Amino acid sequence: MQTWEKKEKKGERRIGTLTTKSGVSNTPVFMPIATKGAVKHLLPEEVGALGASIILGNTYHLWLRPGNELIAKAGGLHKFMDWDGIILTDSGGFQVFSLGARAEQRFGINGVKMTEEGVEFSDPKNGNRYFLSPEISIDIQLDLDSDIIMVLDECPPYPCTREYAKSSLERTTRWAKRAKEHFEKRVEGRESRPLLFGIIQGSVYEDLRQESARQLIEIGFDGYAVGGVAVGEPRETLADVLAWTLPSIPEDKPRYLMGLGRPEEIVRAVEAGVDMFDCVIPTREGRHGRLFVWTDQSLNVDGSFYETINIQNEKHREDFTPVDSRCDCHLCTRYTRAYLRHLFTVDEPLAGRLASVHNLRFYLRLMEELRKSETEVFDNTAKNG
RNA sequence: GGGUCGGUGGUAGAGCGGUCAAUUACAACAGACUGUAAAUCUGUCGCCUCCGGGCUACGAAGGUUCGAAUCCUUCCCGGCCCA
Repeated sequence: MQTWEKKEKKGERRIGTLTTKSGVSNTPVFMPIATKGAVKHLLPEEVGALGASIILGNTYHLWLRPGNELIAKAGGLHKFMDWDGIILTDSGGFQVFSLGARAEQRFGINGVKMTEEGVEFSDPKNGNRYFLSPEISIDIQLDLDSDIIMVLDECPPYPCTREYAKSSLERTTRWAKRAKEHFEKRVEGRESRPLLFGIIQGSVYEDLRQESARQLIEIGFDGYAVGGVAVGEPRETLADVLAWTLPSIPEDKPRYLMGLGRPEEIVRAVEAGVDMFDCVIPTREGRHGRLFVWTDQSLNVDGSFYETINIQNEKHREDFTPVDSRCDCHLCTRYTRAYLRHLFTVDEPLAGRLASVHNLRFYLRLMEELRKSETEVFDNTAKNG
């Protein structure tokens, strides 16, 4: 089944459409994150108005609270949270990594127990033990009525040895196979079915990345994600990992770079042929007072087309200009830096909300630019070097 | 006028003979954040510094002591009570 359709190709950059049961999205696309069923601080209709077509939910978090059965009873996540666009759900694989690492850092023990069958977690909130397997993850995501389902994977930390990366990727493949089989059984006979994506692992090892991609493509998925990136490895390796993995992915399947990234990383990845992105940066950093601002530079891979400001810095105290005069968002068209700084200073919730609106608009507009066929991306690093 | 309690760094408020440039919180200033346990976390926060340390500091001035934010005396200021 063709899930991605080409409109245009510029070098490796792909401009096209992704078709799901809940609608069609233009790509390259940035997907705002709604881990627990809400893009923090924002109404779904606002997220849509900012230009988002797909949002992310998280299997693990929604499973624990409020529970997949409750969401199924509510009529699915779209209806429950009032989002009629596309929903991609992450499998919970990343939580194996992030919660495990956090538990280890805090309590000196890894609160995550992994076996061939699946993975045992502790709920960080109350200590309850849960067991997640590739099959259970699929079942939960089907209950959520997700449009794009991710297989349960293991996201190895960085650094990790070749041996560990190899056995981890092989387990991810075995899990992916089980997930696929279970998924096919579950959706058999349905007239509209969600898409199922596999996740390529292999850490920073070229042959392992290629092997992972090959194995997953052999199983056959509706789309392919590159996972285990931006977990601590040097930033320069991103280009390598993409170069190792993307070429073997069939042209008519979408490619999703999980969890990234900074604007220049997204530009670089789009130039390498990635179609889908998600990242907490715009919303989280917005809530923390960091705002993205366009410069007069055209899009490039070194990041000089934008800068960031910390709105809480004293220099903005009496700055009555907009955060970004080039931006068309609600914050920039109606408020000043001084006002936003004030809101942050006095802990008004509106501060995080306006900052989230602005940063998401920045990211979504970046994608709009990258989708325009006339947009040129300059490589200033090559020019300077 | 008498009695009594108290005056500590931007604020609140610990400390009551040495380990005190002074706990802590807030404020202030800066930084981090990449498939969100994150409206979170970290650092700085008297002055100077060759980052070893040096200097000035707990209302003021004297004093006791090897040593005082801590004890004594006087003064100044504030709260409360009595006249």
